[in-house]
Amino acid sequence: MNKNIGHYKKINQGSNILNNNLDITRLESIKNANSSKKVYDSTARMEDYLEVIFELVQNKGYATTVDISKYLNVRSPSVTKMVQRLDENGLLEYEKYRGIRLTEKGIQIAISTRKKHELLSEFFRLIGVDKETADKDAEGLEHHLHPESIKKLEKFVNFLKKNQELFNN
Amino acid sequence: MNKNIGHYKKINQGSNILNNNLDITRLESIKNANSSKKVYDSTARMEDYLEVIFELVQNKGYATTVDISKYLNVRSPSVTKMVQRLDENGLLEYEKYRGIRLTEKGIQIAISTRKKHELLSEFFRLIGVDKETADKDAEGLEHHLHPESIKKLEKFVNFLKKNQELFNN
DNA sequence: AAATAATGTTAGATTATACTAACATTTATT
DNA sequence: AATAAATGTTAGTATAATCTAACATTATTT
Repeated sequence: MNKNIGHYKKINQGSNILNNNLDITRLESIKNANSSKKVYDSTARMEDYLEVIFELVQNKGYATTVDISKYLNVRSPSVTKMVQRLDENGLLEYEKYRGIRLTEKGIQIAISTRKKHELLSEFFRLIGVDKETADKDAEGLEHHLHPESIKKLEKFVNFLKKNQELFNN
Repeated sequence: MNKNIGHYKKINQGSNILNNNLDITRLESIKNANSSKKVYDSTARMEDYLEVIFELVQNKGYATTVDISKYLNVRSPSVTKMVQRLDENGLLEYEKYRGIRLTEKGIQIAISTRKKHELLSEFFRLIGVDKETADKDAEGLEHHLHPESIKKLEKFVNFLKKNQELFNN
């Protein structure tokens, strides 16, 4: 027994317990935010792949394993693995050694992801963030937006574009 | 061989290859966003735990396994495991069956995470997103913001608060 | 068309996070 | 103080995503 620490609940670090009416609003917010979501939001990464595949198809007409791996900065076996999973999920059709074709569902997800990306990136640029950072952040955020937030952000970005003189960073 | 698909590169889905000067700006953005190797101090999930632990310590003076698990919506063994990892990373001090104490480094990460959360949540509320959704999205986004974006968003939110009449959603 | 290069896939390992079941310790109740 | 309840931990399993090494297929060069 480490006498320096003592009884469990006595490991007391913060403001005192004197304050009995706890302000747990923040904790409740966190709880609420964590209550429904799965931590392994496997769709986030799938969306990344779909987005890149879609862009490649747009640009070159097809998406190869090597190209996908290049733009996502992963190795080719990772691409093969994910592509097989996307196929199992009906987001694309995969034929070994031959190629892939996005399904309608896959295309919809890709487009929606791209739209979020563009929206976020545009917003950050509007408030003065440099393009590179804006893009990087947009990439990180695009999977975590509620439809309502997207709608509101769209409206807001539209407003902002028309009134850029209001806020000069 | 599936004759329906044919030669690899002929799986051609998008706009034609005719367009030789490819617009790969979007792809380059994605590539850039994914290129920086992840040299992280703490993962997103670690930050979640630190945030909850910090809040609990603030409110009750200590953070128990059960409470942490409750607010993060995970089971207690997951908490124990993560707490041990946070200890290994020097973000808190853990003593089996006795309790935990955040280190200075852990506190800094928790505070910074909380600030981002508050900032994002406030922003979403300012543009008309309801509190619950704002919180949920903030929780998802808070780990993915570049310091520059935070700074700019702070400035912007301050401006917005002082000029709420400008944008009425 | 044979040899070489490029590309794609499989197998097996690794890390992060989570879970359940079983067990250990601490706290509360009688 | 003995028992029961609550809390905390370990062990073992699962999934998502990644990697390297080895192998397979397709494309290019000679």
